[in-house]
Amino acid sequence: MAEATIRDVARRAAVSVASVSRALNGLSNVHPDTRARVLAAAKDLGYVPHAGARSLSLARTHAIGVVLPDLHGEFFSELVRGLDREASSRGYHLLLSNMHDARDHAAQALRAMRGRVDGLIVMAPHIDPAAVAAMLPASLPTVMINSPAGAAGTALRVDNHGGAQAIAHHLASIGCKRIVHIAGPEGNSDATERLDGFRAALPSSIELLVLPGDFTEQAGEQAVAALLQTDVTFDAIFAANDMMALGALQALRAAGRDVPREVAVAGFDDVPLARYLSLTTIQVHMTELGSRAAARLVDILDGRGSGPADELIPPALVVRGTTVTE
Amino acid sequence: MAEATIRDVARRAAVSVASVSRALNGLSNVHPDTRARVLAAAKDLGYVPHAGARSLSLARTHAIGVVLPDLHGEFFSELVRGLDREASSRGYHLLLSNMHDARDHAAQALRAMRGRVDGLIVMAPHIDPAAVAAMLPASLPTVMINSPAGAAGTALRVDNHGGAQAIAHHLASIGCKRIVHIAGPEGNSDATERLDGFRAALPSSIELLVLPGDFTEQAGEQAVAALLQTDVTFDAIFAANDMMALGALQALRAAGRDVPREVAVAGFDDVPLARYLSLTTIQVHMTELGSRAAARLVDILDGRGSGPADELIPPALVVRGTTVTE
DNA sequence: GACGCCCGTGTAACCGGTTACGTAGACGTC
DNA sequence: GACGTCTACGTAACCGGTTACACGGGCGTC
Repeated sequence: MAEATIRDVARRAAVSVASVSRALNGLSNVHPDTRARVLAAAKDLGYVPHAGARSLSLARTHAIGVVLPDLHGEFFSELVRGLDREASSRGYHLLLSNMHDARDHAAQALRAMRGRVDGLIVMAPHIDPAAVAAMLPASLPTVMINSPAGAAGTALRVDNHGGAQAIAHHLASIGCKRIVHIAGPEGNSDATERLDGFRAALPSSIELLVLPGDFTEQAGEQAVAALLQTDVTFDAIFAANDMMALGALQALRAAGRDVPREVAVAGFDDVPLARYLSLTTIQVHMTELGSRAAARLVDILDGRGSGPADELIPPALVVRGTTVTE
Repeated sequence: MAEATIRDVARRAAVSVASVSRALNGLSNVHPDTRARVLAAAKDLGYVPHAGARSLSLARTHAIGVVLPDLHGEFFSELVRGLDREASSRGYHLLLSNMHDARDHAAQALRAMRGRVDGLIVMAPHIDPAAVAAMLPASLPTVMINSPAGAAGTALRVDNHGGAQAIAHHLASIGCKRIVHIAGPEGNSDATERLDGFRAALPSSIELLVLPGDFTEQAGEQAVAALLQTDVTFDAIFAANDMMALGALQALRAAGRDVPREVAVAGFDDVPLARYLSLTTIQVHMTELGSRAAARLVDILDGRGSGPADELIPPALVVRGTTVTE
C-alpha cells in the first residue's frame, strides 16, 4: 500500500538517491549500467515520483490555478476546454477553484493557491480590479480574463464594446427605431461595457429603453413578459447575453409576436443554443479565449514572457433568423 | 517579490517556527500574547502558508484529481460543476486532467497525480477497467464514474440499461414497429449498455436496425441522411445520445419527414438543448452524478469511508415533442 | 611517477512546513 | 527545600524529492 520512495529505489539498486534522481531525470552524467539498474529497480517497485516533493524542491508545480465565478453551461466548459487544451499540451495541470459570491471567500480561494500553482488565471468581472489585485498572493504571475479595465497583470478581454457596436449597427441597418436593452447584473463589467458600446453606436434617431437583468434566461423572459403588459412599443430587443435573449424569445413567442417581423432579437456570446434557435448574436470564442490565456500565462512561467500587454479578443457578428428573415 | 516563509515570521515575532505553526493553526498550547505577536508578524509580512510544503509534511493535499475523457459541452460543465460544488464545500480543490485518446498518455496523466492529490475521480468509459486499475497509482483512493462494470474501487454509474429500457417501452407503447438505433463509439461502455438494455426490452414483434455512430451530431445526421437514400422504412429512431438524435432530427427535417408523426426520435442524456428542441430523452443528472462522486471520495478520504459498494444513478424518462404530439 | 582532468558517484543541505520530544520555569504539596 | 506537574516554548527530525559540492579512481601527459 505504501508507495515506494526514491530511497527505496536507491536501496534496491544499491546506489545513492542522487544517482536515482539523476538516472530517472535523464541527466547525462550517469553510467549506463547504473541507469539500467535504477530503471529496473524503479520498475520492480512500481515507483512513481512524488509530485509534491518534487514541486517543493524545484519551486515549480507545473500547475496553474483557475479561479472562475459561477459560470453556466457552455460558457464554462468552452473556457475550461481552451485552458486545458493549451495547458496540458505544454505540460501544465489545471487547478480549479470557483470563486463564489462572497468577497472574503474569494480572497481565501486565491491565497490557498500559494505553493500549489505556478500562476493564476482569474476571471472576476464582478469584482473591482484593485480589490482583486490586493487579494493576489504576490509573486504569482496572473492573467486576468474579462476583468474590468485597468486590472493588475496581463489581461485578455473580449471586446464587449466593439461587439455591442456591431449589434447596434446591424439593428440600425435593418430599420429598428425603438430598441429595448436587457442589461446584465449591476457592476458586472461585461454587462456595462456592452451597454456602453451599444449606446455609443446608436444613432440619436433611435430610442433606447434599458431594463434590468441578471444574465439568466428567466430574467429575460420576465422582463419581456412584463414589458408586454404595458403599452410601450418596440421593434427590437438586444439582451446583454444569449440566455436572456432566449428568455425574451420565449416571452415573445408566448405572446404571439412574430420574430423577426414584429420584433428583432439579438444576444451576446453565441452559446451553442443560439445556433439552434437561430439567434442573432456576437460570437465570443471562449475556447480561444481560454487557450490564449493559458498560452500567455505559460509563456510567462516558462520565461518566454511577453510583457503585460493586454490583448483584446475581437468578437464577430453572427446574423441569424431572429433579426432577418432567412 | 519573494514570499515570506514561516521562518521569517518566526524571526519577526521573536519566537520559534514551532510556535508560529502552532499559533497559526490554532493549537491550544500557545500563550495568548505569543499568538498575538505571531498573528501581527504574519499580517505585517503578508504571510501565506505554502500549501505544497504543508501537503508534504501532512501527507495531505486537500485536492482531488479529476481525469475525464474529452467531453463535450454541457456534459462536461455539469459534471464538473457537481464535482466542484461538493469538493469545495468540503475543503477540497479539483485538479483537472483530460485523458485524451492515447492509452499511454492516460497512464502518464494518472501517474502524474501521485503526490498532487489525495484521491482520484476517473471517468473512462472507453477503456478496459482492468487496464485502468493497472494504471492507477496504488494507494490513491479512486471513484470511477461510468466505467465498464467490474471496475476497481468504488464506482458510480448511470443506469444506462434501465434508461434504454424505458425508451424501449415508451416507443413500443406509442406503436412503433421498425426502429433504428444509432449506436455510440465501438467499445464505449455507455454506448454498449444502452444498446443492450434497449434490445433486451424490445418486444420481438418490433424490428431493430443498428447503425454505427460516434456520439457526434454529425454522425447522427449523416447516418440518417444515408438511410433516407435507401428504401429502408422506419418509424422511430433511438440515438445513443442526444447530440446524435439532434443530428438525426436535422436530417429528417431536411428531408421533410414529419416528427413525430412519421418518425419518432429519442436520445439519451437530456442535454439542455434537448429541452429547447423538444427531444424525448433520458435525463441523466450530471451535476448530481458529479456531486455524488465527490461526496463519495471525500467520505473515503476523511475516513467516513463507506465501503466500495457501487451506486447506480437512476435516470428518468422525459417525454417531449419528438415522440408524441404536444 | 607526479600531476591534472574528467567521469561517476555519494554526502548532505535544502525547499517550507509539522510535530515528537526535551526542557525551563512557575506553582503546589508535603 | 526537594519533588512532581503543568504550561509554554525551542530544537531538530521528518515528509520526498533535487543538487552543490566533495571525492576516488582511471587515464593521458610530460
